[in-house]
Amino acid sequence: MTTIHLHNTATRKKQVFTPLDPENIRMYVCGPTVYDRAHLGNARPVVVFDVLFRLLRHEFGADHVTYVRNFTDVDDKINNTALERQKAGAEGTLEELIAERTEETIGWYHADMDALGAMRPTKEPRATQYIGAMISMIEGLIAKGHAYAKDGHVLFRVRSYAEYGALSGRSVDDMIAGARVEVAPFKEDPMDFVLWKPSGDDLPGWESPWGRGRPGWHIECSAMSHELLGPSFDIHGGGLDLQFPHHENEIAQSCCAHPGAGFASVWMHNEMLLVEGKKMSKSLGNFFTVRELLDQGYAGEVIRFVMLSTHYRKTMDWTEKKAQEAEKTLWEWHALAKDVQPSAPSAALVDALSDDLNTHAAITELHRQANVLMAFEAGADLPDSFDADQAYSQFVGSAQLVGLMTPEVSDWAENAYDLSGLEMLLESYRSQAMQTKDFSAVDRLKNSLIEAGVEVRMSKSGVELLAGSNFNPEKLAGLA
RNA sequence: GGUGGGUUGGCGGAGAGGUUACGCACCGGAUUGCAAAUCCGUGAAGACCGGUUCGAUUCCGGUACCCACCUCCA
Repeated sequence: MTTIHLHNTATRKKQVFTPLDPENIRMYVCGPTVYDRAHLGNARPVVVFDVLFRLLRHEFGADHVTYVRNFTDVDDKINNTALERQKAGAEGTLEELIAERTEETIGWYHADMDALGAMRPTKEPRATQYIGAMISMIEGLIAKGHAYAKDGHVLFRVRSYAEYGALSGRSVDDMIAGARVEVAPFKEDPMDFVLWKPSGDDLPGWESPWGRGRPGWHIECSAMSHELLGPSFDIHGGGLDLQFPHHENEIAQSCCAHPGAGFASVWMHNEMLLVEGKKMSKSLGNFFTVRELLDQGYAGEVIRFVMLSTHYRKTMDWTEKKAQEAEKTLWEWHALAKDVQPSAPSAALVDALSDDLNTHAAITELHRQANVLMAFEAGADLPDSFDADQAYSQFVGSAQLVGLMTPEVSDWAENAYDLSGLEMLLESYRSQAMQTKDFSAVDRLKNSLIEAGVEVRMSKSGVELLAGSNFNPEKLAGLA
């Protein structure tokens, strides 16, 4: 078995991954707040941890990995959307409108992430399904002196947890000195954060020992990870922006509620994303959702390829140029390995991923394999040991380990348009022209095909037509 | 102010203290009716200043610039 190394944010080191229980690897990744379409930045952790999920399944067996990714469906942004709809005259109670909004958003999320070839996690809990677990966790924290109730709020007492700040490398005093913390009258200390807050009649709420209210943002992940994975598990992931305060607060809550359990062994954070060198923002006009990209004609597989071409701990720049290069590469690979059944991935590819998810090295390895196949097709001299069938199937199997060239994402490139009629026509024109030396008809047809985005390959062995990535079937009308 | 990250050839983007990264683009050649595709090959790098070393783009220190987080955010 390959040794997997992962970079642990908590120790700032790359470490050998040793499962707590090889029979059941457990991973928790912070999922989306379901108030709107997922934007491109939301997609990065999905793709990153999907690759990790696939690697772990490959190494430990598909039935021995549990991947939990939550939906945050308690949130003021959702409430606001529902309130706006109600004001605009939408039918139904606020609770119903909220449920409607979260349902539709979850549906979008699934559709968009499916398009990127991301496997569904083993479990996708929703915060609203675990309110009871959150309440009992909060009660436990109060009982141990780690939290206190005041004015309908419950707050976590940051000073009661000596390790607070260890994950993000901050000290409580430094942060207070930064003076960018909200000082609320019900807080003992400015850094204390909300576990529970009161809800007015116009907001969703649940009955609790502290009155009708709703949970703070951080407690849900502590409660759900505990319910579904236990007090200690292997990997906790998310975007780097969650490192503080979200994950810091999760650690404080979970470790105080379950002392000695250890909580997550490895913390992994993906870096943020830029668009054409700039932070994605609505004001710059470079903000877009995954759906918008898909609708513009970028295949989900292309988006995935671009994501994988940068290591997850580096800032990724989404550019039009990269997307086009990715599309071209994938198009060639699909043409190369059409209808090939996958076999086991190459050791080099598994090694690349095992080195802290070096997806870029994995792509380099795929290029290497593709180049061998192209050389083979061109009739190059290859070692006697070369086994073509094996090479093709290993290529596809390798690509599939990173979620490329799977049946789920291959439609865009493999929806074959039947060009065989035109192929035969061009072939006959050409063989005539070989006799007459008049190539005008051949050139006319060839240029029309190129104009329509078809790649024309003519060689001694015959004519081959391949639809290119800019193929436009409408332009073929009348050619045959 | 605090914390963390980055700066590699035309572009993207890795690894490794000493031997070609890789992809795309470019250039030369083969091939082709002309092309395309393919094959062969050339060129091109490591922000700046010091230090360690026989040798550093790779380790250490400093400078400059860029970025992110510290507030909802993947």
